[in-house]
Amino acid sequence: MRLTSKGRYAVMALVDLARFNNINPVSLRDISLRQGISLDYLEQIFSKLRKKEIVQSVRGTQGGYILNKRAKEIKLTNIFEAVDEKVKTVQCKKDSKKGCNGKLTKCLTHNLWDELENHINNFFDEKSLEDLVKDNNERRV
Amino acid sequence: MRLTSKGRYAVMALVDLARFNNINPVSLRDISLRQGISLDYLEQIFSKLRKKEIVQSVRGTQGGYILNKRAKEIKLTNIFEAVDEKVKTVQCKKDSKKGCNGKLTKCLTHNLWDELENHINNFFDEKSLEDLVKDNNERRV
DNA sequence: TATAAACCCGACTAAAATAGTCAAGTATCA
DNA sequence: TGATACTTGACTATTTTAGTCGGGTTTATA
Ligand code: FES
Ligand code: FES
Repeated sequence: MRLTSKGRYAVMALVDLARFNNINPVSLRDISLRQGISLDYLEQIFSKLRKKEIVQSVRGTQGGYILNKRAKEIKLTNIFEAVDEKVKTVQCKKDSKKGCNGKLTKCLTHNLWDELENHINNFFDEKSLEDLVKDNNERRV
Repeated sequence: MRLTSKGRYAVMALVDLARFNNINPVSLRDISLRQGISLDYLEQIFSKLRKKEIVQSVRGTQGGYILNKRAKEIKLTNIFEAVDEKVKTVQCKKDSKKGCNGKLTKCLTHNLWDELENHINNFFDEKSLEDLVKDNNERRV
């Protein structure tokens, strides 16, 4: 059970972005240098974030990205959804009547994994980008 | 962020085993048939469970496996640990001073992932095999 | 004592997922 | 007109996962 680097980087980059979120857009190049993430990879990630309207792009020189909502309103859930970092614990299709064993009843552990999935998603629902920025500022002091 | 089938199967097989845990050992062949898990794969899994003293093996005809502790004392944590299904959210080495970016400070999100890891592990620490068997019996009624 | 049921062990492999790279653009500012 | 930065899509190497396979050894029982 591991977090992928796509999700990890997406959040990391957005925290970086949120910290500079005053007037000027922040370029991916800067984020890449500060956070040590490949520029090409960041571009993939931000393309998705833009399509889900989490960030806005500003093209041309001095361009970059800015948040499209207030940091308070961006939850981890939204970020993860945008970059397809999904929590998947059950094996079966959730809406199907069939279990992961192919039988017509759900397997012995189905319910457990479902609980787990909720447990994890609760964590993501609660944390906002603002929380993360604050946490970081406090730690820095 | 997904659960692997090794962890999923390990728990599934143990729940099956725990339900029959009276006198006779349960053969992997039976579990394989009931739960639809490859026998060869089950053998790998039970080999690990045995080494971590979660189950005991009984060799020869009529052999199989029995629990090595009371179901109440076997937590999901123990099972997952036994089959190397580990929760890994941070990228960096935890004990190292270096961050995942190679720098000497931990990255902006390190603390967040650490919290997440704890959050997930809490869930695993609380659930015992007994809970799972009970849950299943209740649902069956 | 032969046979079959079951555990035991290590090596191997196909498929999937991950973590990127690369190439060829377009928009905008100075 | 150059430089900076976003945009897009295809491609690929690596790693992880989810098994398979082939050979054992042990033990109950007929
Ligand atoms: S995980 Fe849903 S039926 Fe097994
Ligand atoms: S995850 Fe630990 S430093 Fe980034």
